[in-house]
Amino acid sequence: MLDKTYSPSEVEARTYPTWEQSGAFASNTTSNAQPFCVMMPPPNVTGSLHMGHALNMTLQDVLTRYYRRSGRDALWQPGTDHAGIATQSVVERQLAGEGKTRHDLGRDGFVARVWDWKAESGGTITRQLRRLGASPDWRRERFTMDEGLSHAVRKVFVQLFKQGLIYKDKRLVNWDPRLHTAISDLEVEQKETKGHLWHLKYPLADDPQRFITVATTRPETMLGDTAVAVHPDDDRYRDLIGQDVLLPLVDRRIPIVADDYADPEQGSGAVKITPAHDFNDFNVGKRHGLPMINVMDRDARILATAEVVPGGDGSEPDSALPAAYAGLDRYEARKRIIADFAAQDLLERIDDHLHTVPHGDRSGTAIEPWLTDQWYVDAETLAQPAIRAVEEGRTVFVPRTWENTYFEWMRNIEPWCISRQLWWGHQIPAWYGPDGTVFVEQSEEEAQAAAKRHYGHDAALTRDPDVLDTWFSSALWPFSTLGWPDPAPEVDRYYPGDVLITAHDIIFFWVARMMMMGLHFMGEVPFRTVYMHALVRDEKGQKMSKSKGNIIDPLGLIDRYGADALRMTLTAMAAQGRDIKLSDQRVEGYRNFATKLWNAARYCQMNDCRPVDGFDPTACRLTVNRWIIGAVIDTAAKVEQAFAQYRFNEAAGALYQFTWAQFCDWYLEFTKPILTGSDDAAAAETRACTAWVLDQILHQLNPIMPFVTEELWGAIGDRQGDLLISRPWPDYAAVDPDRHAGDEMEWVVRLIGMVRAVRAEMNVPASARIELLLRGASDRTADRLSRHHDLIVHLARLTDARIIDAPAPKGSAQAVLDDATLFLPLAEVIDLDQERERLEREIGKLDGEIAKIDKKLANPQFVEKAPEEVVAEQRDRRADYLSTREKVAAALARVSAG
RNA sequence: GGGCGCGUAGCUCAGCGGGAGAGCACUACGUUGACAUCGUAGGGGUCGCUGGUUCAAUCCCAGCCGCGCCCACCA
Repeated sequence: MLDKTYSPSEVEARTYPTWEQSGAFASNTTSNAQPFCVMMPPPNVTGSLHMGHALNMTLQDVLTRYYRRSGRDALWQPGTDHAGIATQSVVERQLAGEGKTRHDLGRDGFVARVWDWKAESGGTITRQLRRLGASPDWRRERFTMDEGLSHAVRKVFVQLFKQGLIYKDKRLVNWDPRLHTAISDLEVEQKETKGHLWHLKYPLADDPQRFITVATTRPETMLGDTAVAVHPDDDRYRDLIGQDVLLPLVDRRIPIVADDYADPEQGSGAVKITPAHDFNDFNVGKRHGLPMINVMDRDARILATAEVVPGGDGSEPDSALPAAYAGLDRYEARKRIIADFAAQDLLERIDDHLHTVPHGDRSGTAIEPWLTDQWYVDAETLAQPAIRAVEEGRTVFVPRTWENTYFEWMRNIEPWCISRQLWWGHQIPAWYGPDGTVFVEQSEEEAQAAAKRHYGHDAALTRDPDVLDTWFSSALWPFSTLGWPDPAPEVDRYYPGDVLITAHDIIFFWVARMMMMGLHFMGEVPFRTVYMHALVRDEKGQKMSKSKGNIIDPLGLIDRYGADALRMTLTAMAAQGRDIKLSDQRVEGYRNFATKLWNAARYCQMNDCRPVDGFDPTACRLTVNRWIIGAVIDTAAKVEQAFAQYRFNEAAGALYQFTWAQFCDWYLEFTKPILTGSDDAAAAETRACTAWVLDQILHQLNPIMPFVTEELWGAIGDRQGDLLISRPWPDYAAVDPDRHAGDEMEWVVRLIGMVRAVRAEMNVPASARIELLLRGASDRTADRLSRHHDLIVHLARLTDARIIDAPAPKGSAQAVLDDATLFLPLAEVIDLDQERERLEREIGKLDGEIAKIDKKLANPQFVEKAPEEVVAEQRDRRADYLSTREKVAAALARVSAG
């Protein structure tokens, strides 16, 4: 016998290993079944499960379990990501705690230390995924720094390099002065910052009494100015174009150039140009052949001697910088430089200024546009086929609107900076000869061979110290995990995948790049569908973050309410197009649902409703059974369609509604009198049917709530060692829902509802048994009443329910149901005024409905133009309302007469 | 500046051309042998505003107001 309540933790701990050991999660390369492949977005190997993962993984698991049971050879490919910056930062923080830096350990020592950390904490997230009930093919688990995947990374890098799609370039990058690495545009966050606009006066070189004023938010970069730009049509400055100013503090002559970039509306209309420290200025500098003067080191401190790149005309400014600022942090230097301008009376004024400042998303530090050599991917070239693939519908986004976001970014894509000045990651397979010649090969041996061919003799090579952006290896995930570039049957079988399930915040980081790499290397899109789910927020709609302290821990929810409750909550809330605001209360509600299901099963067990082998739903005779069987089939259709359309919330809603509001609230109550009644055949049929329906609920709910359904399925019947997880998805094709049974039971529901409502309104105690009389009933109604007499009496708490011809006793409460008028004789308790009021309210409602329909029908345009069936439907409804109204009015007349 | 999305019951949200829905919260009653993590009944909404299309608009279109997110830029 089942316990009185469900204990999720005990069941979950016991069930998961059973599934895993049974091989239920395994894909099967040799199967004849049609494959179904989902690539798990690899979480950070040293990370832990947050709510976003919980949603993402739940949806993938639901689909995987559903398709696997529907006969597909499902591969849900799991794995973890090395997450370069994030993981390296964690270990560096640990070292800092020991008073060390990574440089104390050296590269090899540090990388070994990170591997240790991975070994120590690397299992956390996969353990947590198991607690959630995730069912990927763990045998195939991969890590982005596995040898196989690293091989794929090297192969891709070398090939792209040899195709000219990867190149090295000296240009401005987003430099993170704290992490000491370049980061990509996507890793930069714009933060609104209160700052100042400093108006600096630059004297003309040949007329020191005249000044040109420039406005800047970053005065410290003036040390690297190589021009002042004005708009060519700006009359204020037209005569100055071509002249020089003498840059204060450094006494450098720099030209005044005409460039459209200068906006006459902004500041003074003249703008300082610092090509080595500003992206816009960099472009201006290129256009005018200006030299570039880098004045900062990797910590964003001012250099003593600038790094100078000569201008297009070969001009090479003096690299010496004022000693006063050497070694100062950029903000300290700013203060000093402003002070020095002020001291020389060259500071015109200071305005308060609200502007956005780029920050590194990992370090939170203001990034510095910095001139360095980095590796780039020619993203524009790779993007073209990826754009076409979505245009042509070879990959479809769900919801579709995300395609706009994808196109927008892809059509304006910038070169992708892929080198990082880190140690943890895939080291770039590039070696340099003594003269700086680069050899890009998959191994050092190959590089040496290439060098020998190049130089004609062996040469000492040094490897490029940089590693690749983590997303470079993630981009290969859909095929590198399948064994590519080695020959592997999995590549042919599971690529392209069916659906990628992910959150919209990584369309650019990941989805777009998988599309580019997949198309380039595999010649085909990596997945047919991209389902973008919402972000999970807290109950106030705020993004969850550590600093806000509003993180809801999915493991905590699993501990308190069970994995199924959390899964059901997330599935039920995964409506397309809106973020999810999660609260404990929601999860509690679905925990209650699990309890409800548990108790329904317990009831079945107590009443000996056991699954009957070979039970044939079409052979059921009882209307109540035929009704619930039809409802099972309707529910399955809704669930199947919902999954096919990625409408997870609809699948969850249909199952919730059916289980609670149909099966528990009505069917189990309806059948109680049958089970205890004298008709043994009816009881036997009902027991079998009840067990069958419960079985169907367990089947259909299983992908969403796998633990409790597995447990109950095993407890309710003799399963001979089978597990529900591996049972085929039920097929109801042979069963036709009986619509008559549906209509009839719906009538019974309405009848009981009416009696209950009248009883409640008339304050009839639940313990009081009263009689129900029906007058004016048609044959069909009389028939229905007689067929369901017992359950009506039982559920409406009556002594009897019968048809009468004679007038009903005075002092009856009355109600109208279709053709019949219901009488509840309540002579003792009835309050005539209250009853009159109740009936008048009812008439008022009916009059309102009738008036609305009359208005429509009175409109000749409606009758003419609306489809016939709509007009007919309105006429039917009117007739029904009118007939009910007449009967209620008669009832009211009786009360008033009485 | 460009793009996307959202304003429906107190709260959180489904629905999206012809009868306003759910869960939670609230009110009243209730332990009738599955379930109080429950049952029964009930109250509560000019579906943001203004126009337009249509026989018909919560639903489609436009504008406006409010809110959120993304991208770009701001000397």
